[in-house]
Amino acid sequence: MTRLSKQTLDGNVETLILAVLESGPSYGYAIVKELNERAEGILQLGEGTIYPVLYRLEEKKLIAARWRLAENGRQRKYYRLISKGHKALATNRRQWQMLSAAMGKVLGSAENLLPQPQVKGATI
Amino acid sequence: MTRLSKQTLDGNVETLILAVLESGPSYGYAIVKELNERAEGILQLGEGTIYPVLYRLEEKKLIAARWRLAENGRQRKYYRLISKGHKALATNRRQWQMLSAAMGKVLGSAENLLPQPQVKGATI
DNA sequence: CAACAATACTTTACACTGTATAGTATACTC
DNA sequence: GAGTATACTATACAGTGTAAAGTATTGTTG
Repeated sequence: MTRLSKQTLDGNVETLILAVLESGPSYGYAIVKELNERAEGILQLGEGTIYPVLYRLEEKKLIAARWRLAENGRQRKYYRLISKGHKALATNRRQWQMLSAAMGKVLGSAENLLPQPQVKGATI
Repeated sequence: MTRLSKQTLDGNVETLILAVLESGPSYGYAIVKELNERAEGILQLGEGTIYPVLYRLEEKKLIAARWRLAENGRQRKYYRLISKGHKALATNRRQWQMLSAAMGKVLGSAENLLPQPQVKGATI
């Protein structure tokens, strides 16, 4: 099973994280697990991927963090969506729909794409 | 009408170009026009976007270029898909389907994403 | 109880890709 | 003959996913 390449995924990991946080606060390690589980066989994100993205989302004020002692006695850094993050998620969803539409239109059918019809067997 | 941001588009412009070239050779200026037309209101690529991408595709041996005198007397640089490019396009299509699936699973429904149920009103 | 795996976060650095910008030159149109 | 559309070149930048190496703590297993 081929994995999703960086280029394909580019720009979407942030959105995926925001989407996970939409349903409630969570922490880095759990977010990775969650994403990999929900899209099993497709997504295989590592921790090295998620943490730097979380930091950037925090810098951009889309999410906020708070340390908290979990039931099992460990310290976890919980992230939650804040107002700017909600807006960003909404925007990103719209952008995703637009991209889907565009990709569908171009990738979908592949006839009549050229202004000038090609001469059969012509060496160009 | 909001435009597609770089982040959303990231990794897909190459695929879009390959898809256009799939139906026959074309040149930079025409490819831009074609893409913007086919996804009108969504894509608004500039020439500054397309040319550097074409150069990179050429470096990566996915496409090949040949200068050619057009009917109107102008010199145009025609690009065509070569074998490595066909394979890349096939791969990218598959990647796109995978991404669609993954985004759908995560963005689509937003319940039960958390391992631990949230306490109502809890300040985390 | 020692050893190992799983959990959990930090920091740094890199490569890839879209894109803006500025520049050059030719054909077409009014 | 002036302006617009066509057409390509070259450079440089910023954002984003991701690998890598490191530090601790908790749980498990022999």
